[in-house]
Amino acid sequence: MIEVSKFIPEYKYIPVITGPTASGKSSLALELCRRTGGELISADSMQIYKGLDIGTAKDSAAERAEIPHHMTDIAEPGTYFNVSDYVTACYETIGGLLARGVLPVICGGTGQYISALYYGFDYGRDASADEETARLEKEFEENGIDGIYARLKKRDPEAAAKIHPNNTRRVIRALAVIESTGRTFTEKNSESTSEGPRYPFKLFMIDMDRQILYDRINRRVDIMMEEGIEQEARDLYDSDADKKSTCFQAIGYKEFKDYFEGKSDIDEAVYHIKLRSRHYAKRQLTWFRAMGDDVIRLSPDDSGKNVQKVLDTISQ
RNA sequence: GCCCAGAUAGCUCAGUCGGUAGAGCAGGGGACUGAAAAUCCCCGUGUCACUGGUUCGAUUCCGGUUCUGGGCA
Repeated sequence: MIEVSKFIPEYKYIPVITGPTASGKSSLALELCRRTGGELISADSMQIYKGLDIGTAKDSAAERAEIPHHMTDIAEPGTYFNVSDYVTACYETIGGLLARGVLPVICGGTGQYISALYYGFDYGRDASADEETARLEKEFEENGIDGIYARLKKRDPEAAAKIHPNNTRRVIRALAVIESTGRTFTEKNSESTSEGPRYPFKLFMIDMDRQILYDRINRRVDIMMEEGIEQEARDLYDSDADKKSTCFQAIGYKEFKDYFEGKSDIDEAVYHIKLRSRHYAKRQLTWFRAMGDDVIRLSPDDSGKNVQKVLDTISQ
């Protein structure tokens, strides 16, 4: 564990601001940066990609000019950025900021990225298992999941018990790791936390009444429409980027596909963006709830109390 | 005004040859270690519009009422 106070004497922890989409993470994180002279590091799997601005609710140009933002716009649409890439680049960024005596303020809603940092998952160098994954995917398409799941059950019963056979993506991933590393998925996972977290993080989550959150989400999608999300989605749709790549999973883009292809009208696209966003928010809440007492809850009120609470908590 | 079809879960509807009912969607809960804004799992009691009648028993059959579509005038 690298101590923050060695670089910045007044702070002991790196703050991580999270919460469901549209809960007001950004404005809190920006305010923290202003108060501490810190810089923002995004923990958002879609803000990673260039050109996805309105739909991923990136901070405005003015905000980005005022406070340096890291881990946004670092990958091209059409590429396959993943958690492992994220933590690697993120550690490098954090190290760079601390070396300059600047507090990193991490902000984002991608639970997987946040857990990876917080628990210090070490993804290693040699377990991407890409070839094995591709091979298993082909096998799955041709013969279904049964054979693959049976092999997983045999080689790593513990992992098989935890992964539902219908969750073919995770079944394939687990077996691919086993077949390419020779170790079980369970072993590899437990080894991945052997060194513990790289930095001391404190997690803060903005929580609010579900109905209010959903209203905020619906309203925000309407605003995105006014800001031109449709054109942004069209540009992405018309680009020659690999349509199977990660950024095409982003909410606010894929929902336009049927409309662009004349199969549905725009109201339906908007309805689905709102719906999918609400579902996503719910999953985020489940994720952070599962992190239990590690997460410090903040109310949505913004009279400056949250900023103070975060500062008090991360200070020596 | 007349004729026809409906009225069942928040919504769209299925069903009960008479024994108080179930799908999809919405909604809720959960999982998550290299796609994660992804992927996956679990959760269904509601005056079966109202009101009489027949019946041991009606949401179901019959009559009436109200409402909603559609058609004819």
